[in-house]
Amino acid sequence: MAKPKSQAIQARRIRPTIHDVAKAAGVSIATVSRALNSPDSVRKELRERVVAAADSMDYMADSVGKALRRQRTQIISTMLPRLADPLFSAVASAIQETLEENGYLGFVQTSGFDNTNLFDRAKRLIEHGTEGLIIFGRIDDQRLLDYCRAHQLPLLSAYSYFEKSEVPTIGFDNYLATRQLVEMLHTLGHSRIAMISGSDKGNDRQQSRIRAFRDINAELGQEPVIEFTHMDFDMADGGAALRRIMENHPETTALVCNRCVIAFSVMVEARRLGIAVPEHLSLTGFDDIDYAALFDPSLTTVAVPSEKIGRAAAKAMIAHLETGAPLGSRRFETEVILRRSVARPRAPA
Amino acid sequence: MAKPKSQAIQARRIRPTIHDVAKAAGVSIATVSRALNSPDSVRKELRERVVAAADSMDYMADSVGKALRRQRTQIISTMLPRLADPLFSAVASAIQETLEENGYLGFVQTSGFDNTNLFDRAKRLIEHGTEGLIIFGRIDDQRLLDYCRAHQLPLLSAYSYFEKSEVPTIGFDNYLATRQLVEMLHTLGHSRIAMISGSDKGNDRQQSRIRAFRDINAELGQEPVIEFTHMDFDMADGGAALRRIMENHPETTALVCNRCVIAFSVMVEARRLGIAVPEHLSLTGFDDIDYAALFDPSLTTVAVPSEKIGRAAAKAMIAHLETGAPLGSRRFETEVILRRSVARPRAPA
DNA sequence: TTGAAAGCGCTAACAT
DNA sequence: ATGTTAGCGCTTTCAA
Repeated sequence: MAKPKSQAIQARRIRPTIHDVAKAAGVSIATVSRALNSPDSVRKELRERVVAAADSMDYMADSVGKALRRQRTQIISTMLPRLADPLFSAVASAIQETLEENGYLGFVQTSGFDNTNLFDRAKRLIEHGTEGLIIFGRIDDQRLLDYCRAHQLPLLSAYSYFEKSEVPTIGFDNYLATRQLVEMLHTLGHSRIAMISGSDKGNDRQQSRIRAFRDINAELGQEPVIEFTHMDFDMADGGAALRRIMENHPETTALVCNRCVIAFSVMVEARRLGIAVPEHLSLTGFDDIDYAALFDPSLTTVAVPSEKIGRAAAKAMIAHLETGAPLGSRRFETEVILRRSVARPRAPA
Repeated sequence: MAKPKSQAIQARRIRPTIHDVAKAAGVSIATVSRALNSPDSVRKELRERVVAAADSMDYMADSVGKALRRQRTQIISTMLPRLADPLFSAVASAIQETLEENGYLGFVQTSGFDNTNLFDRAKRLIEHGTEGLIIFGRIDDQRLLDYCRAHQLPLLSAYSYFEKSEVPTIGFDNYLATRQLVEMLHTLGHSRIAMISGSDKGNDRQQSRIRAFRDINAELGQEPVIEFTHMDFDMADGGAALRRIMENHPETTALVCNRCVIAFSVMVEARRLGIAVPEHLSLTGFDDIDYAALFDPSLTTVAVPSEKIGRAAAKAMIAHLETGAPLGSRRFETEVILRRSVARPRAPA
């Protein structure tokens, strides 16, 4: 029966396997597995022998073998624009912690700000056994959507909430949040408001915020003033955008920056140019990352419950995987945090 | 020969396997594997049939099966104190990008600032097939050291460099860097310098920086003034430490903060207290994260090549795994970046 | 309660 | 050049 064992694979594996434990404890591998996974089903004496043997050699069951057999990896992966950024790292952190607390592990992959080409980057995650995929923002890559539907890979879009969406979304409404912010500025008396946005290509957040801004301007019969700035770098260069606006639209009294890091760089440039914030120019950010409160003047922003969203997304995915509960959308509220970077305009509108 | 197949495992696997491709292409699974992994060894016509079949069903080879067979997962994991932090996320980002560029994938796990209890958190990473482990800072957990040595798991300590170390270290010399910084302050005329440190428990960076500070003070025959602040929170509370120092040592003219985020919070509190920086009090940070240059006044810090260190660590680990090249230590240089938060002391020393 | 054995998806040695 | 097959580490069915 027993054919000659083929020569060992070029295994440089040093980790003990279930066979090593079984041999040391003088039992079968089945008993080792049971002793470790469902202790009650093994007689006390044997169980103790197995556990002792396992401990003595630092045995850890290999998740790879386990995953192959169980067809479960307990891996949930996340794709987000960048990692070295206070906003995204906060979300990633919340997701990772939640996964860990629940016995999962997560890959984190960066994708840049353009969500139209996610599939290629997601491939490796999928290959490696990702059981559920959390994407930051709206998923604008049809290939990814098609793949996940065809192969029943649970997919979740986090951070942006959309009423109508093929994929469940857990996040907030960027359109509403921006309207709320701009209307607050209006209420304060600002009628000449400009926006600085990051590139909106494949970026639903910027798209929604721009749309809200355009709509408000249209309702007021105004031409919207919008400048764009690159977000490919670690720190946005809002300075150039500020100069363009000040040159072409010197009547501007308030500046809506679509990300906090844009606002910070604008603040630095305003300082350099001698433009007083908020006396001469009111300034707002978006996301309310921790630094917003530390800058001088402190920055008015839209507070987004990023950690809550991250945790909720991870939990929803885990619940779906464990109980089969359908993945549902969930909308979080945002709040305008009024800080010193905003004041009434220099001249009554 | 063919025994009856046992009933299917409760597989909710929807992903096509190599068998599906083989069937569709009318070849054996070996041919599929070859056509995909070493195309040259398969006749053109067959190869094309296989590729077409694979493409048509979005086939991706399952890394789990592959890993089990090859005894290689291509996973390198990283442990660092926190993720939601500009310093650590920058390092994590550099590591992850480097891994990805080289066909690897990485788990990122957070461990908090105390490196004396890493093993338990590393367990899951090891179970999941981590081939190499990169730890942020010195590894103060003997269990982890023992385990990795016993089971030949490649281990690398990144960020802090140590001449003498059981484990290879890729980073910079915190002791030297702090000496450099404090001596610069001395040269400017500061003789009353205080330090604010994060907790030094299991944190080699703080330990080295404190030691450097103590040594300098001892050489000058001075009692070192050191206050501690919690780093468990997103933003350090350097404010309380500042108040203690100003109360007990009002003669202080310069404050060395052992992390940038500490310095930021000190700056905010100084503003609140009406302490002018740098006119009344010079302030330094550490790490030179991007925000250091944006604050007002801009912050003098020690510039650490965090991304370079991250990339170097990842590359070294990959090279070790691929070529067997021994993991070596490597020391990076740091540089004091003199910015506006530092000036000559208010009264000549 | 325990052991034997099948098989998860894949690669590679061996046979043809 | 292609197919057959063993086996990576594990869980779980089946038999005892």
